[in-house]
Amino acid sequence: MSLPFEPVEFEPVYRKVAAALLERITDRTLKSGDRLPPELELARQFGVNRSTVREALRELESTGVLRRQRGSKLMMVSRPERDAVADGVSRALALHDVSIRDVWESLTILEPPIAEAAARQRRAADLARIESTFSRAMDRSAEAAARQAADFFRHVGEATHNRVLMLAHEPLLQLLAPSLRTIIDEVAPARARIATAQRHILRGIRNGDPAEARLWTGKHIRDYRRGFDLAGIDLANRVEP
Amino acid sequence: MSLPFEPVEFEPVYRKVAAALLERITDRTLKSGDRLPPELELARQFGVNRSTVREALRELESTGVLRRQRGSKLMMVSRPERDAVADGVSRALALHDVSIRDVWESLTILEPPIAEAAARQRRAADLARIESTFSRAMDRSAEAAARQAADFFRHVGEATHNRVLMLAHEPLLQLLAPSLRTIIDEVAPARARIATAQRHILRGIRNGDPAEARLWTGKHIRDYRRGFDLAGIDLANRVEP
DNA sequence: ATGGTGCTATTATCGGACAATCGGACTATT
DNA sequence: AATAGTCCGATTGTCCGATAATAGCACCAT
Repeated sequence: MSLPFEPVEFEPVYRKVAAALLERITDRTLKSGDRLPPELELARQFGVNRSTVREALRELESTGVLRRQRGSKLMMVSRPERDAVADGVSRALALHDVSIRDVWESLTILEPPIAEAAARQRRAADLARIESTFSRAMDRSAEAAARQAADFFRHVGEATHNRVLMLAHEPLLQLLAPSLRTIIDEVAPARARIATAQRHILRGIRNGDPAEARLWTGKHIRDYRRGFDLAGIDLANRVEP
Repeated sequence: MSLPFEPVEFEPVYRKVAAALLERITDRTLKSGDRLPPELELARQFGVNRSTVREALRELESTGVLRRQRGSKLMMVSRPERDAVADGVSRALALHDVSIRDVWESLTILEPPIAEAAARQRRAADLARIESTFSRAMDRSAEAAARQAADFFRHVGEATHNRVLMLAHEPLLQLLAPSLRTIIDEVAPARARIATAQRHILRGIRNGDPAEARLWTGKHIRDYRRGFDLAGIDLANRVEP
């Protein structure tokens, strides 16, 4: 026998308030940069207690649509920043026991087309950004080198001028960072190989040569795969948050 | 002149409490399914007021690491569900004025390799799920047909058994849904063309033929592009949340 | 313009209160 | 034995009121 009745739904007031505010934000009645009315005023308008309003605000704050400048008490409407969103995605993936292989496989899929798009769409400012990252010393700590490698990908992504792509691959970079760091630490030739690949990718992008950018990015990612083996990292390990 | 000092950081207590709880969740001290101590107990342990604890809980609740069964008051630790995470990503992208072209371009990049991976990784249960979606009537309302089309992609994604990929393309499906619905509504042959493409993709996956799955998925996505034109949808329009 | 000075509005946090209701135990009914 | 009725304590949702700290702002004096 099937279930003839839907479960009766009850929504606490704080969530209704949050939903109402979010509605105004997504429909642009409240625009990014606007300051939110004071809590007491909101409480009056919604006809609820200030505590209830505050719970709703916390909810919106953590999704990134509300924010306050550092050391300010004014609550501003805002757009969720890439980092914040990506953090949430990374955390979710980590909690779901995603493996390093899963992440690497996704990079395999995403990164070459991104580089290709970057080579097509790049503008002067993008090139400058990538180049400044590229020229950053790789001979620093493994920590710094890993950050450099991630930034390189990040800036290539930015050169596509496609926010969907940028946001989609940001969590991958975050989740791969720890193992990347290990590889650079453990595998002697890693830095040099990374630098070489980056040079070719950068050339492809600079010259507006999508095929080259894609090709070398593919090699680069496949090279990481060898790095995992050489560094003794088990691809079945789950990523860390 | 550069900035010689970092801004001194102040974190409200409710965020510290949230961070402390999140820490315990990510390090698996609190495992998914565990019930959270009562608010008063938490307040005692943290040495703060219950209201403060509640604000922290709202934050964690909205990120999906805390949840309550429908109609239950027990707060359980949980892993963020795909839908919830994807909602957040979609909202963020929408607020950033992402265009339909951006989303479509990302689909172009993601979907073919996903179908390819699905053809390689699929198991019996995956096939059954895709097939059941496929056989769902396309001749219903545009609404239902659009949902069917999205579900098809979704289930193909699930057949990859790679949660990163599943999560990455979920927001694309969400954001494309409205325009997809318009296409099906406005362009007469859309349903038939979608059905044809799905049939070929399904065959590729069923036969474990990655090349075929990839090929037809590529065609399929490119076909959508024509659909936008025929339906009079401007690719520069921003997606709706 | 720049730097003080002081008021007010607003937030962060607290304490306590009360109604609703969920979980569970215990009992009665068939 | 399984189901339905009854009851109680624990817990949450929401409210009220209060206080300290301080950001925002206006006003004033250089």
